[in-house]
Amino acid sequence: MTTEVKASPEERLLEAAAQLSYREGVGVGVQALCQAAGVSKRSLYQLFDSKDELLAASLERGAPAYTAWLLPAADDGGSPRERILHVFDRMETEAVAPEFQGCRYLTVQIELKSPEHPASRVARGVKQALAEFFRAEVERGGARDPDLLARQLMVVFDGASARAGVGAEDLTGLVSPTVGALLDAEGVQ
Amino acid sequence: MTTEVKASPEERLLEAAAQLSYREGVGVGVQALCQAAGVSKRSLYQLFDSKDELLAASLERGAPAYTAWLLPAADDGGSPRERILHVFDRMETEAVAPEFQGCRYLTVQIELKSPEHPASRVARGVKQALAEFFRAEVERGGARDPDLLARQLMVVFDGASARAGVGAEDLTGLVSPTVGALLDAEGVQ
DNA sequence: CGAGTTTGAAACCGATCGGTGTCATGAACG
DNA sequence: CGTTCATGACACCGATCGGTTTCAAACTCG
Repeated sequence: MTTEVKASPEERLLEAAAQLSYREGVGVGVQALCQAAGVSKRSLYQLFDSKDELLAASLERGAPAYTAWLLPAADDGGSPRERILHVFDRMETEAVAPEFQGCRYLTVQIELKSPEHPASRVARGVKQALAEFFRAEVERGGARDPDLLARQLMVVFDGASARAGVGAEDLTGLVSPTVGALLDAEGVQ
Repeated sequence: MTTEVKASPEERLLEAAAQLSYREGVGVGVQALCQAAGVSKRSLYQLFDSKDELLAASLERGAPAYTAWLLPAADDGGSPRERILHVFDRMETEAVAPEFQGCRYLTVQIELKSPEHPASRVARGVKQALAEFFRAEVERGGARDPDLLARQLMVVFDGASARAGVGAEDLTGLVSPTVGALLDAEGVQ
């Protein structure tokens, strides 16, 4: 009935790479990836140039869905404040899951160290898109210093998700007042 | 002249572990650690039970110096606001170094995933100490909700240092206004 | 049916992993 | 001087690393 078994080797590899590299870190072995995907190494290296490229491709594949889920609809008619808070609500929602380990696009960059790694480039792009969303919204909301406020929101986003990810923080009652205070300070409605 | 050569194998190992695990990640090999320390693997496993324990010990060894450097003197006579901003000034200072990769006590927890890892435990303790400093200072400063404000400051600390660490953010002009806005919102002088 | 392509299973490559064994050098100390 | 102990050098262990190769089963399509 479902398409579980029918997924192509490429899709299964991308999915396995996304899950395992998040759960266990980017150091997962290709053998573990292949086993989880039910695909041979032979096929992996036929579809991707290297493990690094597979990792990058798995991040890239998930990015549109993640962004669409995180951001409000482009035309939802909400105020900038509502639209910004929507993003943080989503982050708070995913952070309550026991398997949450923080924003994968941040952790990947931290684990890989090198900004040149293909997966680091993808992750950076996803973060930049979020920063640009914040920047556009706060400008629309009349922030006195839109650049500053957008950067502040990114700091809160990454800081809160990282601390929740390592189990240092329960986000309950934390994110919304923090974002609210920063929006208030910048005069955003 | 200097005591460089005279450092004990244990000290050299702790130092090498601190530097290499930060620069390259916790996945560094014991061979690389031994080579950097000028110590044989034989001696490593005589002094430490495992690579994990060496890693934890290296974090623990550096913690007092880091905390002393990060926090203001207990009796510096500054206001809570000044003492809190001192911490963020220090973080901003270390973040300008080109080799900065973010707060090592956060990155270690992210890389290790498991909270049970001995090095994760040490890192968590360092973070808790900082959180308690914030909590005491904001309470002294008359914050309306000291717990909330202390958690907010931790989020800003970790978020700002993580983003600077992955090269996503130049902290210039960002941290001080952010902390200031949060202190203002909570009525801290 | 037969030819060609895709795929997985698995052996294999050299390198490295964390960790242990042996042995010789070398300083410390009686 | 002789003994002891710390240490480094180095081979070695089984396992795994990323990546390649071989081979046969299974599939597609004429």
